[in-house]
Amino acid sequence: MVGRRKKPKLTPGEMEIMSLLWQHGGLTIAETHEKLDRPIGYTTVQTRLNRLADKKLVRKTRQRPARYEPTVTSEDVGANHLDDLLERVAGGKVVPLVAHLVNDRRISEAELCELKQIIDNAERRMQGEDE
Amino acid sequence: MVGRRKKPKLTPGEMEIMSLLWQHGGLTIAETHEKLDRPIGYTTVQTRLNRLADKKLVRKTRQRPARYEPTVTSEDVGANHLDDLLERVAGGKVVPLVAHLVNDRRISEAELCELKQIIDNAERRMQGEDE
DNA sequence: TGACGTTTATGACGCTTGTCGTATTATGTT
DNA sequence: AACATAATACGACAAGCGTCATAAACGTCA
Repeated sequence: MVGRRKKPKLTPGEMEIMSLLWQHGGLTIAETHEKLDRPIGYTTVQTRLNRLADKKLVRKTRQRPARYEPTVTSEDVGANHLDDLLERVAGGKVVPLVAHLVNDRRISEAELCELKQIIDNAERRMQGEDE
Repeated sequence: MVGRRKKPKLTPGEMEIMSLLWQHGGLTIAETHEKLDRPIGYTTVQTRLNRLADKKLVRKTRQRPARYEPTVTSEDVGANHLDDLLERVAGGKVVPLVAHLVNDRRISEAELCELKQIIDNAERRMQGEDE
């Protein structure tokens, strides 16, 4: 059974780092340290990146400033956390979750349009299955 | 500024307990222990509930089997986590998040309908602001 | 080659969390 | 009142995590 996917759940602290790595595709310690703009020691970042590597959540390249690259996608992690959130705090109800997502922030017309399509597609898919 | 809201972020472990408390509105240690159906000691549950109380995430009633009741709503906590997820792992993009939510599971027609309305409302709200 | 800046290795410390055992206190039944 | 059961208090311990200091290794260039 090769390629089996885990269900990584990241702690808030791990999230803070992984978020940067996802945004840039991979970073050195120094780069991570400067992107993280808040008072935090250089070696603290080093330690945290290495612990992420120990957990196989990132891969450390062999070059001499070593780069740390995510080995899990933000999509996978996001999906796991979202599913968890849905079950644990939203009681499995999708609607209120989406409501919060679209109501509590500015969304462009283009995006609203995309959302409509997603829903229309879901509806159509449903019809197909029902017959 | 009374009644200021915090931004509680719960750890996975806290989530496990709070989820049950939200579902039932409040539970005793014994009740929590049995709902949590997995091998875990009674006093472990006790400790964890009390620590939640120390953090003021739940209130412990004075009765003799004490009840532990959430002091934060699942909506608040859910919103915070969702916002965090949006920024950290979805790069602030709402659409893919919603896509995962509606595509990766069965949703009733009624729900799809509600979703449409939410979007229509958002659209209308937008028009109003633009003029 | 040697000095200096960069990168990495290593170890440490305190706090939190998950786990539980043991002891104490309250409650209810005879 | 005495005993059994239920509930609570308290303390302990290991692992994980955020924090960092110190020191060693490496690379560069005068």
